[in-house]
Amino acid sequence: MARKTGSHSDITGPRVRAAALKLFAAHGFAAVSMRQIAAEVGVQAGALYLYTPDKQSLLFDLMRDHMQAVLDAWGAEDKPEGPVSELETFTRFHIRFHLERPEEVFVSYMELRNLEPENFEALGVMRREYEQELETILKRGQDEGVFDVDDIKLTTLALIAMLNGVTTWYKPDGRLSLARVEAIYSDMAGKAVRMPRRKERLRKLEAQQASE
Amino acid sequence: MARKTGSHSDITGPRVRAAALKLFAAHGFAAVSMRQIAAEVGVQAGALYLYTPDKQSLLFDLMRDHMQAVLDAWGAEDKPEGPVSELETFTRFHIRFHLERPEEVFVSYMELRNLEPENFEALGVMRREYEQELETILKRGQDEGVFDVDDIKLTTLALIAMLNGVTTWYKPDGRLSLARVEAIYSDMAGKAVRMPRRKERLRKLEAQQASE
DNA sequence: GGTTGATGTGAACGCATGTTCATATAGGTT
DNA sequence: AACCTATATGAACATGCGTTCACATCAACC
Repeated sequence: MARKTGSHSDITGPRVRAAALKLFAAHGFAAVSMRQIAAEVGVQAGALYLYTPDKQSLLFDLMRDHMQAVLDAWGAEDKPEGPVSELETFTRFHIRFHLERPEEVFVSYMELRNLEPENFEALGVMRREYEQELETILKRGQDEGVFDVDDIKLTTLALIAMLNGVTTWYKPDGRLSLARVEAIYSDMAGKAVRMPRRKERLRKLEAQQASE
Repeated sequence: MARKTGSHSDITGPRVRAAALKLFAAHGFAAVSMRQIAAEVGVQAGALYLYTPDKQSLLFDLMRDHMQAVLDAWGAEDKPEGPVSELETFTRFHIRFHLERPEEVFVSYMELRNLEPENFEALGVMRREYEQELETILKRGQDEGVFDVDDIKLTTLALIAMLNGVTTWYKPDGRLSLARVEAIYSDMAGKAVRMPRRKERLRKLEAQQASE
């Protein structure tokens, strides 16, 4: 049943997380105090401890929930057939998802060093799981001869860094629409790894000769 | 003349900056105290104020000196002719220069939000100046028809983000040599913006017809 | 309608922060 | 040998930190 006061746990809880996210993104974890977060919520600092055991957990929960959301959303995405389409789907998904959550992304990539070792490790596992998705796509494309990638791990990291960079400058009301940004990044990523047609023809020729 | 104690300004000064850089890179500006920096130097906290007016200046000076070093080094670089070679020179320069100064780079890109507005602005000017160098190369390539870039500003930022990403994972004693990393990134950047040969032929044909 | 338990206050805890300053030291200069 | 000054100390300042806790408040339940 709904209460007016005395039972705001279900309201205040999310508000605490929202305030923490906003402030961490704006000023950094270490630069934000519990009292600032409390003020943003409209509550005294002590009340925060009804919703989090400590400041560190507040940060870790935000980051873990975000990474889990990324993984879940990618899992739920429709995957087309073929590495080229898969790569396009991945890059478009990544851009779209990240632009819709700029603060979560910012915090997740900036505050890693403020995590306690145990939490850092847990998040690293999740991040590598996500990177693995892209790596698998690149590997498949390489095997099928449609991608020309020198080093798959390096390329994975380079592409993700490029895609993540979008959050540092994109403004929803800016010059470019989300759809346009999505298309441009997706196109660049595709071109960066795709096998040039010349080289492709050469490869096919070699493969043909080898099988004769 | 050399003193044993009493006159270490020329030694302690650089050591203070080195300690600050190391600690800021490892834990973040806000998370590092003046006492920690002093301890790293082997001095009491008060002594730091013989070398910097305050903590903020310590950060800003590091970042400004780094950006100035980038600009100077790029200015001194031999520039080949033609956008394709220029782009390769730029990407290789960027990777090499940044991998040789991982801590400066890390601090310069992570601590922007801890700068006071005035310092933030000053650094923004320098960063845009550097980005302008790449933007000019892309623009020239676009005009000459050897690059196929949808949006020059966006592409500039995307490429720089990709190149900067290298500092987050590269380890000098790792699997890949600096030269190899340089080559791979440079290659990816080139492919991401280069005009496909098919499209190039088509363009030339159109241009020819238009001039008849 | 009195009791209970969830929700929040506000003061207090010990400790760390950035910065200042009177004081000490030990070199270089005369 | 006496003085000067650059260099460093270490204590002190006011302020803020994360966290705890005795206490208040008030909706929900018996």
